[in-house]
Amino acid sequence: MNLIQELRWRGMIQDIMPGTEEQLNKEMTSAYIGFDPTADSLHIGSLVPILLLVHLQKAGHKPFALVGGATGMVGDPSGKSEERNLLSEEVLKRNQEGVKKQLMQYLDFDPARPNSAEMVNNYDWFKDFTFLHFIRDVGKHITVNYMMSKDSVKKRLEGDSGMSFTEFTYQLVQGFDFYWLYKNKNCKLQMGGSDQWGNIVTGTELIRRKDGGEAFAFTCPLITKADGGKFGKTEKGNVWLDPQKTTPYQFYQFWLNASDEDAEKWIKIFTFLTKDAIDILIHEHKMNPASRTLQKTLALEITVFVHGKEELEKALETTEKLFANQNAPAESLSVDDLEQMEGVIKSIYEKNKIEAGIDIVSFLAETGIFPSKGEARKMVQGGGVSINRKKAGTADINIDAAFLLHKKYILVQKGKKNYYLVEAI
RNA sequence: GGGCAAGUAGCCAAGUGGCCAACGGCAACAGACUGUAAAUCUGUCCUCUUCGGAGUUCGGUGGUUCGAAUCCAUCCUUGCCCA
Repeated sequence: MNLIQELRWRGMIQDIMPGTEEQLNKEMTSAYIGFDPTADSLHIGSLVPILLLVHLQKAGHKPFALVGGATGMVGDPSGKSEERNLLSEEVLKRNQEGVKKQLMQYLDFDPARPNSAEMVNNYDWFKDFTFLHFIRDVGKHITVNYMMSKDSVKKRLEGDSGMSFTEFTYQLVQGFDFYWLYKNKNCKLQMGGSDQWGNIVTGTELIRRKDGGEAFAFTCPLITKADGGKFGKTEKGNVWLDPQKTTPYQFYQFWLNASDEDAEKWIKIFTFLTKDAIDILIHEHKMNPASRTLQKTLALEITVFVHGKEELEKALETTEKLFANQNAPAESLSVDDLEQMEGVIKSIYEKNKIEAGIDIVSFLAETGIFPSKGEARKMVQGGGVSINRKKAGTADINIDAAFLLHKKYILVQKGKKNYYLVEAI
């Protein structure tokens, strides 16, 4: 199976330019994907492009990861209904560093390999590119008519919020990236999310018009959820790749909670398991959906890929303790069990206040588990809070020393899945 | 510079003097059912609250009025048309 066939059955190809497959079969091809430094960490949405690069490298081609130091300053209008706010230069700089560090861990940068990965930053070639040179060398080759026919632009022109010249120019800036890489790194292929198609095509067009060169492209579909919700969001917001922002446990849980339908799609995209292996898993899962084979495998594979084996072990352990024996009383958990739970949010509380007794609502608010007493009360009354695995049905429960596990901990659940460990000091 | 239209909660979107913390939808969170799914049903969803209420909102400011998201003035922002 060649690279394109492989990616096709995985459902990772949306649009593809004619000739791309032939080019990849012909020779080792350099290809790139751009990552915009809109935050100081990548989130799981960026995982798909990363995986594309990994697949590419596995197939013997040379991947380039481009950090959009320059494009990040402009703002990509694709998929945005409104003009975006510009990020300050310090923020961008910090983000670039963060993104760069993360990309480093997923690709093989060993220069001994003929197809070692490379990291580039488009800020490097844009910082000294003057406006005049830009409009002469780049702008001259692309007509405004062409630019306006792009979906990202058309939507904004038809909509009622307009579009600034800055964002309008974005596709040229990104297009020039491709040209630059083509010229200087012999890069002939660009990949990206399907929302990038327009921008990518501007690049191939620029290469053709400026140099008469031929360049290729394909995009992957944007990841969606079967229920129409946004992919990669949880109560706490984005699911990040940075373990400081999303702990490996939370990360693991995110994948474990995938619906059957999504899991079947995602396991192809987010793991490197072979077609045969996946077919078997899907079959097994259908025989016995309750065992959640697909979700478990998916979560396991992807957590190892992103955080490593060791972190996965910890995540599994915590999961085991918290969910395997849901009915086991909290008292059965050892001190070690409690202390080593990773991904459980910990907070501290004054011991003497507990010993004196305190109403549950104040307790929940003061430990920071809920932002206010009002919210804590509502959630308790709605049956959404458990203390030491026992549902707190009314707001008049009094927390006292009897609630302390091992004389120092209280395990609080907000909903079924959000655990908090309060330590009394 | 001139004319027209618009700006309401995270988003979409009603409301056009009192019954407005503001219809409805989406998203989000929780409960029931389940498989730590999905679908469905229920509740919450501006802030705080001793759950009785209290406080701050409808682009900004100033005004009219007993009373304004709603009327007037002015400014800002956006779109469309003309120059």
